[in-house]
Amino acid sequence: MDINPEYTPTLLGFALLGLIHQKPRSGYDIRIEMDASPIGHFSNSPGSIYPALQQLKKHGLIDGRIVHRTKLKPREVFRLTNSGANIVKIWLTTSITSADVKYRLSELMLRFRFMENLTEKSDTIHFLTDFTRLTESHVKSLEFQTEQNPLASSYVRLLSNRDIALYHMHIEWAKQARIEFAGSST
Amino acid sequence: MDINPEYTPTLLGFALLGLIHQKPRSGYDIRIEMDASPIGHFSNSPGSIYPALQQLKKHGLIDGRIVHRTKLKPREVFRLTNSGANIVKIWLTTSITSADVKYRLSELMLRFRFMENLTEKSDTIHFLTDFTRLTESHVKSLEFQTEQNPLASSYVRLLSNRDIALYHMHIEWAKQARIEFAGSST
DNA sequence: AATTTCATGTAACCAGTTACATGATTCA
DNA sequence: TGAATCATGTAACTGGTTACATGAAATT
Repeated sequence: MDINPEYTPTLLGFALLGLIHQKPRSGYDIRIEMDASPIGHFSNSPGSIYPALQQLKKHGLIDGRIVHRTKLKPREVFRLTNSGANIVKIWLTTSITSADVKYRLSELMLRFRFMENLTEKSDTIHFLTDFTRLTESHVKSLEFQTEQNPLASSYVRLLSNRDIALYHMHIEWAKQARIEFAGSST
Repeated sequence: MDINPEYTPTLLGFALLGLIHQKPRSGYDIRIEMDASPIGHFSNSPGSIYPALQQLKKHGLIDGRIVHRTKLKPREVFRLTNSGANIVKIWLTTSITSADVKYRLSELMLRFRFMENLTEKSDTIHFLTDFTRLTESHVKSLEFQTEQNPLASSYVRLLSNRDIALYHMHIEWAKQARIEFAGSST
């Protein structure tokens, strides 16, 4: 059982917690789901999913109940425990940092995906607001660096342009998303 | 020595080969360089760089000569072997695939960075042309999927928008880059 | 004398993947 | 009967990181 409050799941672990948060699922359900709409760049192979689920179970973040349906092999359907639900909520609502924007964009997008299941929509708006602010500040520092030292190689300069364009795109995206959320009710 | 023609370096390995291709470097030089301008998301820690260099050396892609400078600890400066230079050239000039565009964008950007050191500039133009074509085709299939099934959740739809915008940005970037290369001489 | 810089390396670990293995049930 | 589907799992490996360790020379 080992309900260790120190344990932090991996990114794949969080993805699985997020899916189980949406609704209880078996490993097989998750594989099917990830096959239909891939999550990040994670593999949906059994060797990937089942050990990760065992890990989460071992640390008491999910528990499984064996379901013997009329036919077929029994399935183990997982749902979040209290501490699992807690850790997901913390993951989704923790303030984002400039390091997240710089190095962990894909994790931020994963978080966004599962914020759907939070009760407070204001959390999403907060996330988008912070994300916009931090990304704007980051892109400014990139542009400053670029104009500061006139880079020797055109290849490096072009890659730097691409990086800057990437973040500009995310700023536009987040602004648009925030407008949609601010506009809608609920 | 083990000059195994079957061996394919890892992505970090290719990054190191690319740097050494630019000019002979020691592990320490590489760490300093990666500290100044990070490559991908690779760590510049010694435990990251030195074992990777040993691996490349073991497979005969680089060789090191110990340089005793006037003072300080002797350095091992690496340069590409013939087979190392070969493998870099193949890596940089191999036709890109739709899977590269879909799953390995960061590798493509890494390749682009080191194409600077290829003698033929037409290789770069070829790369950019292919990249544009494949990305356009990919983004079209994404857009088709999106309009095909009207996605339930606004969160998933927004993430899908972000994905599409990401690829559009790359198309614009590549077009602009190609114009610059086509316009310049040499 | 003490700290910083140059320079290289090892050991332990972690996340994740591939390939393999199992077995029951349903469908052709 | 044989193939496809449902369903779960293990073993071995790979790539990469962190943390630790070493040591000499240069600088303060």
